[in-house]
Amino acid sequence: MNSSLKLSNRDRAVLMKAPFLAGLGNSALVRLMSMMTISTLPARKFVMREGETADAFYCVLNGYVRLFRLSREGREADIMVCAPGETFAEHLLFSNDVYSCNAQTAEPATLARFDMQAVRDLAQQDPEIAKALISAISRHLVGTMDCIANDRLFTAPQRVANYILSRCPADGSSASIRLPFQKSLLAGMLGLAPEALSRAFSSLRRVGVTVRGRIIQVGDVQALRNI
Amino acid sequence: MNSSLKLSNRDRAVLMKAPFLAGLGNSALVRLMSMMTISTLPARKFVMREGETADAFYCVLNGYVRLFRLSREGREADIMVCAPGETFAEHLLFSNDVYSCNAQTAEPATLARFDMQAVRDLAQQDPEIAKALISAISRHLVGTMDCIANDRLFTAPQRVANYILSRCPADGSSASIRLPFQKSLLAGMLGLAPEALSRAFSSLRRVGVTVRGRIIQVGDVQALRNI
DNA sequence: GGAGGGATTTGATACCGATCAATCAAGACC
DNA sequence: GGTCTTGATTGATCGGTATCAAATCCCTCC
Repeated sequence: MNSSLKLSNRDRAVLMKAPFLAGLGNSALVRLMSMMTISTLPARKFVMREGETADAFYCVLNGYVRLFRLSREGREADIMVCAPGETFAEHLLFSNDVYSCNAQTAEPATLARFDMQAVRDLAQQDPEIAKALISAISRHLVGTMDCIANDRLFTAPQRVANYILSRCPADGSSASIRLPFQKSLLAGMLGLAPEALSRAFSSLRRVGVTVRGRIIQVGDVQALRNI
Repeated sequence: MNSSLKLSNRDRAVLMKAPFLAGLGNSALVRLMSMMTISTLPARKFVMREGETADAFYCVLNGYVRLFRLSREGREADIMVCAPGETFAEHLLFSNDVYSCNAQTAEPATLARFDMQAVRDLAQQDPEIAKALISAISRHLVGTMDCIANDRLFTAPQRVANYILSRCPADGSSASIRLPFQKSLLAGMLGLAPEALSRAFSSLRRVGVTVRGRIIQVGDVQALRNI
C-alpha cells in the first residue's frame, strides 16, 4: 500500500465529480480536500473490517470496492459495490460505532480517506457539507432498497436483465456494453453465485443477449425489458 | 381518515422519543412540530404510492406501516416495516423526486406528516435538524444493509431465529416475547411467504421455541444463537 | 505470440422456499 | 356465546439457485 497526499489528474477529476463533493462550494471543498489522504491499494486488500471502530470513511477514485458481510461458516454476502466517485461508510459519521461490514478492493484501487471526527466537526458548522452528507447517504439508501426489492421480486435472469438495461442508453433497439469489472463481482452484486450468473446470461441468449468476455451485446433492448 | 392538529398524550410521548426528534433542542422541536399534521388511518390504507411526487415524509406514532414495491404481475416485496417512532421517506428530502415504493398501514395507525419543502428549508438553516436527518437516514441504511445480508446469508429458520433474538433480552436462558403485529407482516419483513414463516417456526420447535398466537417462548436463548 | 493460471462455463445433484389447495384456529361482531 | 370472516397451518408439488466437480476459456505476463 502506497499512501500520499498527492492526486493524479485523473483521480482528481473523479473526486470533483463525485456526488458527495460535486455540489459543494469552493471553501467547503478545500477544507474537505485538505484533510483527506490518498492511498493506492492492490487487489483483494481489506480497507475495513467488521467490528473495527469506524474512524474513517472513503471515496473510491479508481477501481471497485466490495462491501460484504461474513457468516460464521465464512460464506460471504455482498451488500454493495462502490464504483469510482462513490463513498462508503460515511453513514457512520454520527453513530460513533464500529464498521458493520468488511470492505475489500476488487482490483487495484485508489481511495480517498476522510477522518470521521474531522468531517463530523465540519458538518456541524457547514450546512452545505451536512447537505452533501444527507445526499450521499440517501443515495445509498435508495440503492439498498432497490437491491432488496430486486432480490425479492426477480429471478436471476431478470436481475441480470435489469442490470444490463440500467447500463444501456435508454433509446435504441440494440446496444453494446462493456462490464467494468469481473463477472464474479457482478454475481455478488446481484446476490448470485458465479455459476448462476453464467446460467442467467446463457438463458438470456434466447432474447438476443450475447456475451463474450466483458462485452455484452443486446440485440433488442425492448425485448429485454419484457423479461 | 381523520386529520387533525392535535396529539393524544400517548402519541406525543412516542413522537418525543422518536430517534428523529429525540436529540433536538426545544426551538427546533417547536418549529418542526408546528408544521406537522396528524392523521389517523384505518388498516390497509395507502399512505403513499410508487411514482407519486414526494411532497411529504412521515413519522409513525401508532401502528405499523409497510413499505413495499410491486412487480408488473402484482407481486409485493416488502422493503421495510416502520414501527412507532420511526420515520419513512425522509431520505427524499433533497432529491426532489417521486416515491420509489408504496406505503400502507398494516393496521389502524396514527402518523405525523411533514411537508418536504418546509423541512428542507429548516434543515438548511438549522444544523441540529440536518444532523437529526443524517441520523434518521443512516439508521435506515443500516437496517436495509442488515436486511440484504440476512436475506443472502441465512435460511428462513435462521432469519426467524435472528428476529426472535433481536427482541429477546440479551441475558437469561429462557424468554418470552409477544409479536407486536400479525405473522404475515413478520413474514414479509423477513422476505418469506407466510407458509414459510409458519414452517420456520415449527422447525424451531426442536430448539425449544414454542409459538401460540402472538406469544413466542424460547426455552434456551443460547441454543437459538447457534442455529 | 505462447504458456500459465485464474476466471468462467457446463453438468449433475440437492436443498430451499414459493405456490396452490385444503384444513384449522382465532378474532370480531352481533 | 355463536356465527362468520380472516389469518395461520399443513401437505404436496414445482421451480430456482446453491453446491461440487470438471472442462474450457480468457487474460496476463513473459
